Amino acid sequence: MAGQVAGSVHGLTAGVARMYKLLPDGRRQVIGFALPGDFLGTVPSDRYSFSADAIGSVSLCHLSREAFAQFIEQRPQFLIRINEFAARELMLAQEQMLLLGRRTAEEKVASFLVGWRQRLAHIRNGPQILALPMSRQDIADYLGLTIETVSRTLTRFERQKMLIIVSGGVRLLDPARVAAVAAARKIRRK
Amino acid sequence: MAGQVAGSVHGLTAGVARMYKLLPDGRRQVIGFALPGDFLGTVPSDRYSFSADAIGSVSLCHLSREAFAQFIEQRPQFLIRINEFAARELMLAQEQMLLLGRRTAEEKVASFLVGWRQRLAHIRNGPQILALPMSRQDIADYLGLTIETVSRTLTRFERQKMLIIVSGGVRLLDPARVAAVAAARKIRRK
DNA sequence: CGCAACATTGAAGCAGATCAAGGCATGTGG
DNA sequence: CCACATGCCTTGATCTGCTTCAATGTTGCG
Repeated sequence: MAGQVAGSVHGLTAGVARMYKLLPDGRRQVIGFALPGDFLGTVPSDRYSFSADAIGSVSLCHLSREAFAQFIEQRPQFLIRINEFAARELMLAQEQMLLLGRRTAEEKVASFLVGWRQRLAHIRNGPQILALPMSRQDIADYLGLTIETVSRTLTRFERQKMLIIVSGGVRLLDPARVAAVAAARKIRRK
Repeated sequence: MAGQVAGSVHGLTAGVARMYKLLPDGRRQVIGFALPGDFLGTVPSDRYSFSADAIGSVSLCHLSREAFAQFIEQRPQFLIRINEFAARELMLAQEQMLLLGRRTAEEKVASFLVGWRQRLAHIRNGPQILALPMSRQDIADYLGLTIETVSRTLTRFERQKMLIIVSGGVRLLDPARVAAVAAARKIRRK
């Protein structure tokens, strides 16, 4: 799967996907990562577009715009579920705006690790290994950073014994301290 | 009006409001500006919080969580309207993520002017004056910049004859060129 | 007027970007 | 099995766009 998502509804049933937007000159912003149970292109809407593609292999179920409208008509209470999902997406998007606009690189990476762990916890919780199926470039484009800054920040966390970088992810040694960095309580002047 | 927005629904009927999130150390991210017809706290949801307050004077209509639930039950088709509004908000939020994460200061300010003009156009279109009822600090916190950068960028646009800074807003001399800067087509090395 | 809040402007500093090499796997074909 | 690509990832050096710091200007109002 790859390409534009609009005018129809997709539900992700397995795997991980990234959603992103591009600027004409190629700069990319990853809007979010989708996990099983998530919808892509939440509600059909014209002149609204982002792209999505798979990280590894995924499976999805697809509903055309018409089929979706029909489905809604038959089960109006399902709209409430969709609505709750949209509200959660909006909440996540607003948190992400705060992250992109006002957090430092360290806080961004730490917040990402905490947030990703929380999302995976709902699915299934490995021992202390946090799987990161997306590339460093994906993480950078999600956090509004460069790949080098993400890499450097992770190695700094490793040197500080907060985690160990392993193939395909990260082993969290001190989740509490990662969360503390994400929370950003240290006072900044002014 | 000021303070947390959660567990109930507000509809703005007049004036302008800003919605924002704060970090514990005081850094602020303005999430959006609300105009008449917009909802604040779109869908009631727990552990979801941002703040909002008025820019100038506003009037709103307020619905408690219970009243809202009851209202929805009586008119299910109204949920579709709410849903469309949520989808538009989500679209705007994703555009804003792209802006915050990947655009330069110049592109951010130009995009803001274009976007704000579009939103006001729906309401009513003044001659060529674009009213900016919010402060420079609000604009900076919306764009993930500092007040100084916003000010300098506007002055640069003024020197380039794209606009004139007037009290309470800006007079657009060359909207097309502002839009061109916002679109960011110039090729960046790589 | 005189103060208070907001805005502009300039100079200096720095966090993160850019540029530039290497690692380190996995693959592949000789 | 080894030479040698190829695609990430890491690491270091340098650069720069935006922030920070510090005045100064402007506006509105009691």
